[in-house]
Amino acid sequence: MVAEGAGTTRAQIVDAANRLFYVKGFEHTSFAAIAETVGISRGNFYHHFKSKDEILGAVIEARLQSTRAMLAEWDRDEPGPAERVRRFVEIVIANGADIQDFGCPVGTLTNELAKLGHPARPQAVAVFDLFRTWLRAQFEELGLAVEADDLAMHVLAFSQGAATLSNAFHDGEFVRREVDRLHAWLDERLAHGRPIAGSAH
Amino acid sequence: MVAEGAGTTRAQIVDAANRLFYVKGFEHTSFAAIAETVGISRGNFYHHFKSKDEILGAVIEARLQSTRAMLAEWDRDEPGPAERVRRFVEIVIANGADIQDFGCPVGTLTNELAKLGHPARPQAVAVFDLFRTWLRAQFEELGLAVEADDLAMHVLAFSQGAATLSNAFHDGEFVRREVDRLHAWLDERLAHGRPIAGSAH
DNA sequence: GTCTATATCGGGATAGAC
DNA sequence: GTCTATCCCGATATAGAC
Repeated sequence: MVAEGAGTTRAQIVDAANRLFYVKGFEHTSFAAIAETVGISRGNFYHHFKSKDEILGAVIEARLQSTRAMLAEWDRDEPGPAERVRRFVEIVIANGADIQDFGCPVGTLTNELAKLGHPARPQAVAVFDLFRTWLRAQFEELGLAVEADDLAMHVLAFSQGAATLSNAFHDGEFVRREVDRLHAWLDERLAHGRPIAGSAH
Repeated sequence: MVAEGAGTTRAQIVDAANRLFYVKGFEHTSFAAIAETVGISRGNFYHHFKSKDEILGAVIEARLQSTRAMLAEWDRDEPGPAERVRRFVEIVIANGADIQDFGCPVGTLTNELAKLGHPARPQAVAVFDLFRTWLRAQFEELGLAVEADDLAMHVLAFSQGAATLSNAFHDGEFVRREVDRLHAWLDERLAHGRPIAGSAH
């Protein structure tokens, strides 16, 4: 596979489809809509992709890439695992506007593909796995090895619950409260995980 | 509006559509699929409904009705508000198989209609409101008036997070752990809400 | 109230000129 | 590599016989 510039037609198609699949859903997104966004004709698609499913595959691949890049950035920028987990938790605030309008891109695509019985569903779940594995690694680094995966899944579940209700009720304050609640839960968890000598909990 | 028996063609259409909208999604469900399930011809639809959107409206109405009935049943069967909330929490276990395969019917429909820009979205959200209001009432009865709505939303968020990840990972043990975690959280909350004289927390 | 036949439209996909 | 023109199909929806 050859690296490609962001300006290539293929990359533009993937970018536009990525956004549209999120905003309107995979099935509801037509070639016409993608073509209009990119500014090309419908026929031109098939020079770059054999089918709509192939575009979906490229979109998921792009999401995997950008997710890996984001997690690597967090690894670099944040001083420790606790800060990294909190950075993840805050994502539902940082992307608050989109989440209110369209939900979580990972959760909603995964569910749509499940209902469609689409063969690309496992690929979509792999994005979840990226977060899960990364979160687990943070908890392991925090000395919570035995329960690390359980804690990772709990944090993921928080993000999905917050996203779904944010989308349903369009309530930003609710999201803030849930985020704060999870931060407090983390405080509690990390206090137990790293017992300080003389702490009187 | 006249009451109708469960055996009428109209009721059969609503039943079949209700299930199919859940299993395959609203947009992906064709009249042909509903017709095949019910055992009627496609043309016969339009004697009972003017459009697919009208079927959707009837399906949501049916869900509102059945939800109200379920909550009323819980009100009757469970001895107190704490038990009622726990009954709700256990729903992700009771409906575990369907949730693994298709997610939460309320959350997934709400999100799909949001992405479609469908005018029936507020109606779908009304199902969420039913649960929210009912949960809030339970917490109020437990003497947690000021935070009742916040707690209700947290319990709802739990259910959505558990459902989304159950669907993504097909992991029943994860759901069980999340349910147990929420039960423990409730224990904590209710202990604080109803301080027992001499309790040594 | 249910059926068959059909209209109409938009979707994905193909052929071939430039 | 991009375009126009077109095919094909499945979808909603309608018309009208029974």
